Amino acid sequence: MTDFRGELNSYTFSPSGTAKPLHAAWLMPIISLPDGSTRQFDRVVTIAEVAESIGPGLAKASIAGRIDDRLVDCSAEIDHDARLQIITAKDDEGLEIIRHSTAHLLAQAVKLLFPSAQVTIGPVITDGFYYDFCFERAFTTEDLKLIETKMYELASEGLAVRRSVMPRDEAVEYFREQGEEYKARIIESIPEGEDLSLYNQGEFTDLCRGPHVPNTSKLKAFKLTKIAGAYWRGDSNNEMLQRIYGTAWQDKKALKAYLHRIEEAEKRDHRKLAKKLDLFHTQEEAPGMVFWHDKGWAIYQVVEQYIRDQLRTRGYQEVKTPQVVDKSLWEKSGHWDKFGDMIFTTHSEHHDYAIKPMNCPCHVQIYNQGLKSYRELPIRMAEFGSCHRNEPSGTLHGLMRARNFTQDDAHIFCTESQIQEEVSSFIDLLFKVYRDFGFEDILIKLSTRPENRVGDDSVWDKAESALELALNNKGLDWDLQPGEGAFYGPKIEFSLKDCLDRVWQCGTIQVDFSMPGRLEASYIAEDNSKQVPVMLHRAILGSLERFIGILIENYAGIFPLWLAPVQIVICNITDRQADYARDVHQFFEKQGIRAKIDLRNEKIGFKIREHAMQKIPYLLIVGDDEVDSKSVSVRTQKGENLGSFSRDQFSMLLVNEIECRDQAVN
RNA sequence: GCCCAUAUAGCUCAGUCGGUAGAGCACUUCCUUGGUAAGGAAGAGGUCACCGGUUCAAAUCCGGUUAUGGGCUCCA
Repeated sequence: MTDFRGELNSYTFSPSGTAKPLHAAWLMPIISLPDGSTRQFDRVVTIAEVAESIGPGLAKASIAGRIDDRLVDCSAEIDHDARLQIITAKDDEGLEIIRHSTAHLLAQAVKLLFPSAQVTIGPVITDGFYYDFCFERAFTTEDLKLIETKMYELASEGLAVRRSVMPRDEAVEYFREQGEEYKARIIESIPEGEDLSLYNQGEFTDLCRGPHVPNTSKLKAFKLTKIAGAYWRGDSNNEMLQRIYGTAWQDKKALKAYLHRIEEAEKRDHRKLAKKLDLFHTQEEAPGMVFWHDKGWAIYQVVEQYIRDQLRTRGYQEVKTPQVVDKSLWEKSGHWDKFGDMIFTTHSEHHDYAIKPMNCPCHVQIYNQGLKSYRELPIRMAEFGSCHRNEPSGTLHGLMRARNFTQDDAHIFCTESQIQEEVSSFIDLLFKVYRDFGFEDILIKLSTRPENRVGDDSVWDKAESALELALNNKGLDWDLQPGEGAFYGPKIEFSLKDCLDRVWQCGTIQVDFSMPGRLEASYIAEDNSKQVPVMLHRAILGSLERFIGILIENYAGIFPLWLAPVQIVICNITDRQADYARDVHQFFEKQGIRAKIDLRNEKIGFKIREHAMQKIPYLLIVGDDEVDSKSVSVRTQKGENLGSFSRDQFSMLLVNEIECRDQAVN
């Protein structure tokens, strides 16, 4: 918020210049400022003039204004009693406007350098903006540098940014004459008869709702970051445009800080850390599939066992189903129709098989063995189910999007009346698990009925409200995604962010009215009638691969003790302590600690450096002193020297620290 | 799948104008037995992703393929 210290008096202000008197004195607008003070003028004034009346510093800093609840340009006139806030670069809205105006600056520079390029849209995004262009050849990184230089040139020229209004049809004509076919098409999609605002700076005019900075000199710190393809109107049937991304900030210092933050974040990339820490690799012969190395697999197993422990005490049964299942089952479930081209297949004798892309139909097969009574419901059937999906090549992304992944999958067969309770306890479990793994920032979305769907609306009503109620009862923040549900039922999605704040869906719970019926699942109800159960698909982690990917980035490879693939390394100082070191190593291995031993003929400083870089939580150093006193000297990953402990003492400390997480489990 | 970029030793990366390859770390051997983030010496290691083309000559130029990275679209 802009600070108006010491400007508390109300008074009438009449600046010299182009006065535009009001028709009647009693119409002189009273302007209330955020600090509670008011000002009154004897004519219609612009926001810039109000800012000037408050002080030259504010006038210089002003980017835009907010009249009542409407964001407007500095040139906007105030012709009624209004609340006014002057927006500067320090306000969030100010920064957004700077980014939006920088997008226009980008378009202006591109048009100057490449007149045949057509402009389309250029919105603000997190930390910056982009602008989509249609151009006959691909922009290069050299072009990007040229464009950026031109942008700084235009900014330093201090071009006034002027708003004007034009009727819709005239605007279509105007842009068509300029050869801006895309702009004309955008305007054509706006309802007829509306007036549109245009913004002009120098030779460049763009259609835009605004507001914008008053002058290009306000744009001081920006950088073009990357070029990418993007479909016109986000539709893959349309032609591909070229999108230029950029970042913009209030000053050079903030820009530099941002670039540094990104650089640091990139170091946490799970694919980079996997190489450094020897966790897993992928190779050309198996794109989208993971070769887990022993350290990565150790993490995987801890995560899997942790989930297994959680489910065991919550009424789940764990099962295992086949990897290769006859195609007919997938046709029956409806998946073949919808996802056939993404299913790996194989053939043997007279069978066409699918490598299973999901576990649900298999779980229904287990459910279908034997008659089920309503008394048995809910049945919660869990599997660490390895699935294969032939994901499009361009979508693969390390562990985050793989072609072979393992779901911590479970299906809850229940009655309609049990949905809400099951959803509620699932959400509790999910939050408990995410907290144990150190996640706080969890995005929740509720996706409701799509146009194409199965099931009566009354059933959808019930299912959607069950999900919504479960979320609201816990006071959770969530976003509604109308129409985004699956054809078989509504769902809740839980997403986490990676090191670059990209969002990945992890947990989910989905109501399914379709599959149990399709696959002939039933139970005998209280009145002895045969009923079809509701099926809840649910996963906490989603895919173990994806979750571990995010886990690696979230911890930057520095795992808490319970997750660390190697928990301690025992290092001797000279050969004399080799036998004792082996004793110590065996001792801790027997305690169930993931321990390694380093007996190499290297200086202790060298060993410490290596294991510190490998993010080992504790290094146990043994020299002659420790041999004599039957102890170990302990150093933490952060470099803190904890001093000497007996083996038993330190073992207890380790077990306590590991159990610290386990206690939270129950 | 689409757009753009990239692919050189186990890893991280140099390689100018086209003249068949370099560094650091890691590895092997030797010396060193050193108390909390790199001790020293020597050696070995590459069909420059793959296939084809241009050229007297290709890591380098051109075309294709594959994979990876960044986006877009998609994601049961």
